[in-house]
Amino acid sequence: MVNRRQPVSNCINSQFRNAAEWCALSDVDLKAVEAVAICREYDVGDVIFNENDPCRGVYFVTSGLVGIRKAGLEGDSTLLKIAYPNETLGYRPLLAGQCHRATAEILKPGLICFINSATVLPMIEHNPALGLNFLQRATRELGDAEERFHKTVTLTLRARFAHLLMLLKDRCGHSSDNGKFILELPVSRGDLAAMLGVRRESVSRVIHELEQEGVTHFTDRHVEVANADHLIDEFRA
Amino acid sequence: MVNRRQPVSNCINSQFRNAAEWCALSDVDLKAVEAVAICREYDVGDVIFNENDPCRGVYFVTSGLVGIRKAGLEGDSTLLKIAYPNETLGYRPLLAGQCHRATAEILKPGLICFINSATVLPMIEHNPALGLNFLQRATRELGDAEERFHKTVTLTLRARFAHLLMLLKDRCGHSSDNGKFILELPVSRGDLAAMLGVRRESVSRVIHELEQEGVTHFTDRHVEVANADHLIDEFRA
DNA sequence: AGGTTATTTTGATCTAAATCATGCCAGGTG
DNA sequence: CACCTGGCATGATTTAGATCAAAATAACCT
Repeated sequence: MVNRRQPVSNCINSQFRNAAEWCALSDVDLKAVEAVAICREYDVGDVIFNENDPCRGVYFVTSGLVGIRKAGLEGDSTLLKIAYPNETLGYRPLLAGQCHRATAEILKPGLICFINSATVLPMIEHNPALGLNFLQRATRELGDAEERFHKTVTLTLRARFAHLLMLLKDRCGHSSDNGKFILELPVSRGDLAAMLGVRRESVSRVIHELEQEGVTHFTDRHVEVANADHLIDEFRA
Repeated sequence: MVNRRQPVSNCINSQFRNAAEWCALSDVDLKAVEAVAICREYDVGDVIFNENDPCRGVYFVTSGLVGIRKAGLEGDSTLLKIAYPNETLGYRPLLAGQCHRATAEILKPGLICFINSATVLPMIEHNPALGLNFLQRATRELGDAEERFHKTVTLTLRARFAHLLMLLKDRCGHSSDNGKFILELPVSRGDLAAMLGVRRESVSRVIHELEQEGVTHFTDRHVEVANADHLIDEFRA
């Protein structure tokens, strides 16, 4: 449910102007985007778009955190991706000419700006640099998706969990000198499980194991890892 | 191993000109591609490029069949994709600015044309239509890859196998009037297993099951399915 | 506070698929 | 021909992770 619906003006600011894909926009186009963008504050649990919804444009994450989910037949869902600030959502179905194939749900409250396809598509079509930026983004994500599939069928849960921690480290962690790092998990255990394609209980057990062996130290969503190499060894040796 | 190395001229013909992505090329660019393309016959088992090889350009499949594989730590590999004639391979790492992240291996002998990145990249950068074609291709594949991940962690092997048969039907099958269809598998059982992320034996057992129940009739690589709905029910009900 | 609802952990089974082992058959090849 | 070799099937056993069932913990109200 959407709790707050205050439209916010001037959301297309320097943050947007400098974002990975949109930095290719001309001043004219930026103004055009600014004119049509619809920005809104969302709360945890709010849904931005649903699986199978027609795709009407893209969403720019100004702040907050968004989870991209796919629902399974029996309540079991997978978390495909966490979108961080400065990311653009929904470009995939827009450019593939498809409906949304996943649901976007707010994990951490924030400001999301909608830009309709009538505005975005012509820009991508006529601005090669912008198109290339999305092309790079799409091909990178495709590589990651293929990697993920390969890892899920090839590695054990334990190895995949170690790998996931390393990926999250790059986004939500700050590491000190010697292999040690500290990490604030952006999601619940249940969502960690949904990212790995397993059950909550299985994640609990893996964490328990790693704790026992002193590889990690979990306190709620706060994680300390004494030596990153111990985690890396799990999936590269 | 590459057995035959005869360069073949004039491989960039009307087939290439009409291929999904390349139809956007101008006559001038087509000539330029024609001038630099290097075409070669490959035999079963030949490798076009290897995982971690630097990406030097793209490969157009004129004829034959190519498997895109990723190797696991212990000999276990996954088959990410089968490339059919008229498909372009290697565009993903090229546009992502990465090395090849999978190996391309010939499944059925055919003619493959190489076009170096120095030729291709500028064309994509300056021809928005061409870029858009690849953008559509990449975003579609990304959608499929996400779908695949979701299905592998959500569905049973049996359901996934049924789904795979339906996908292969679209490429290698011809269906008659009432739900019935016939399918010539393009790959071995082992490769079916590699596509599903399971072991050969497990695929054998699923096939055995479906046979028993009269849902399918396998004879070597020839498959007959009396009613496609029986397969569809496996993963949609 | 205390009561109510999520989230997480933990334990006891259960099961799908892996693993190990063996045998079958068709296609080459000396 | 006998002898491989590679792809496939099948049986017996093991195991990683699911499922079922409680507890323990944390968060959330009034």
